[in-house]
Amino acid sequence: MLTYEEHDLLAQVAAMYYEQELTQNAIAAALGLSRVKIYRLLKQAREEGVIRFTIAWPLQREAELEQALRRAFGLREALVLRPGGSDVRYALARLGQLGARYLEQMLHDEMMLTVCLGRSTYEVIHAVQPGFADRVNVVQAVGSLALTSPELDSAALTRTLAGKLGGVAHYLVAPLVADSGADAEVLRSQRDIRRVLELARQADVALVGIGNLDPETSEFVRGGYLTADELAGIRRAGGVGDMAGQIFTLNGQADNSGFNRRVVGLNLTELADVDTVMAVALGQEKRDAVVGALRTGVIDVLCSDAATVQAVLESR
Amino acid sequence: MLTYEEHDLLAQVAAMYYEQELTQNAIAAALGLSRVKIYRLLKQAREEGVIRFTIAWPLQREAELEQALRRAFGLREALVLRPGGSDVRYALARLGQLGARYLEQMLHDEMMLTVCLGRSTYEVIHAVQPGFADRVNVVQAVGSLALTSPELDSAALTRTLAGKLGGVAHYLVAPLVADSGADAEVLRSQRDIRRVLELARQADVALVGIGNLDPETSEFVRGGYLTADELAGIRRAGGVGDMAGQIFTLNGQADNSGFNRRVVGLNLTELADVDTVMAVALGQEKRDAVVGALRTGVIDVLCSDAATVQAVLESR
DNA sequence: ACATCAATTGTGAAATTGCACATAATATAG
DNA sequence: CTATATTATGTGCAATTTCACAATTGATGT
Repeated sequence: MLTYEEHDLLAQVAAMYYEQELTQNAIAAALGLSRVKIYRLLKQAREEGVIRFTIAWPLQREAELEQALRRAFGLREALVLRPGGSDVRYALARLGQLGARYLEQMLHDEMMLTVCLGRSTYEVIHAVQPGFADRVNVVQAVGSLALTSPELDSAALTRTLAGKLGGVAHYLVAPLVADSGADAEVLRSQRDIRRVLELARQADVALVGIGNLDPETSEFVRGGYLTADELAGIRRAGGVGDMAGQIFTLNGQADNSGFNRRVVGLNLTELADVDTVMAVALGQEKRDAVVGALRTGVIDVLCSDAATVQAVLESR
Repeated sequence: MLTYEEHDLLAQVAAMYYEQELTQNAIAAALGLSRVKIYRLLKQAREEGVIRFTIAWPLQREAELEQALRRAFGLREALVLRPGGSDVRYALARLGQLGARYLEQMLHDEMMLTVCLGRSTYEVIHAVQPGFADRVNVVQAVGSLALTSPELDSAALTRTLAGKLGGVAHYLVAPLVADSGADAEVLRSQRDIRRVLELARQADVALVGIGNLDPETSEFVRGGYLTADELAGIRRAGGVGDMAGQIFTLNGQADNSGFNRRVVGLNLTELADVDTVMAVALGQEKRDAVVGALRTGVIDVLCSDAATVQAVLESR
């Protein structure tokens, strides 16, 4: 952690370098420090986030696709990002920014948000700008998962978002997937977990990602919560995707293999009761997952890009 | 103006350079462009504001001084910045950031702000982050002045702030100081000016700076609106500072030399009627001006730094 | 007091960037 | 169609930045 004086120095050096565009030599001379020292302070300022780079992506939207999507699935709102020339990596960052702008519009003091896990959710949360609204609290909607990228887990996202919005983080201290439905029941009945789930149910806004059950990349399989065979079975039985760890079919029915009962978190019915459920998803490979997710009736606002939405609309 | 594709490219290059920390050569290779081209795109991205540098100054506040100040002058809120080691230039930037954070908290959709002129106001406005609230409109509270730095004029500030907040800018198309009180009356009676002043009176928040009547730097003298002798006379008669072009004494009484009547803009009484008047001032040389300003009873929220506030509290 | 380790600071050379100038491409007027 | 201006692109070199490594400082235990 930085002391006040360290923080102040880092900020000053960063201002001189990035805002005033002085050279490191000039800054060193002005402050009576060596040039290398300035280099190191700048490096530290970047690492500590004292200086942040904000990129204004062009966030044009596709009004016709948005309307078509709203009508096709009875959505309250659709946000469809116009494609950019940039590669997928940036498409997600841009989508996150678009989602964040929308989310920010909804924020007001003393609000309660609930978040799940995943890359898309991560991007939205990272694009949210702190500031205006006050004491926006965040509840973890689902248990934790030891992911390949730990910063994508729901607990990490809850912490990040609550920190940005100056609110309290409520953690759901449980694994995302219990060994059996009965075990999950036991977990859910614990005082602390029950309390947090109750808070999550009362949230004003839920932020969810949509996963497709790709056997290659599934974190459920990778983490040993499901065998490849079990996943294949679920897919044969019609499972096409998941939201908040809850698997559903192309028709938007909850999967009945028993997996969903092993998940500690809001189920689809509870999620549907949340005032505003905002889902974020990107990629044509998620077409069926997105269609199924939309048909569950859980989603109020979908945030996606033109290619994905086109695929979704054409698949019916 | 940038096209969508240009903007997208600038954003992508900026992301690769500043976020991913790739070299210009690596970016050039990845995008099939020359290195100089990347250099120029980066330059353009900075100029166009596609990439912005945000510095997180340490914004600790002095709670005791704040409380003392609130009590001494019956303020609704006081924001007192803890001093940093950096020079005055950055002190103002930091103060601006502190003021901006407070201002942002107050924003809500369809709000109406009104702004005056000056360096402090400029810094606050430049630190405001766009985003959350929508259609926040901005009215110019006082006429324009040909300042040494044109970007500090009330019209420029009105434009900048309205642009950031996605609202409409209402310009007061008049000089700040008319040649006589009668002339000012004529200006104020013009349809367009009357309309804008009426809007300004109804603003939810007014942002004002506090000027001291320093004969060396006074923009009134420099611009020829007052002779050095007239200013000296006003000072002998007790004038210690101005807000929104309105001069007041150490006791907080409006100056009665006739200058105030020549100003086209909200007067002190009208300003006092605005719901929240936020004043920003920095520098011990402004001590008497700040004391007088506080005693006018116009100010609801004062934003300043520890050294200035200490001087103010000790001067009584 | 001295050895040992960690953290900080400085040196110099390689990598990267900035920019003046040259050149090519494109637009505009006659 | 040519002449001319305007704009965009590339080259080469100087300035700047980065970073590995060396030197120094400082803390800690013996």
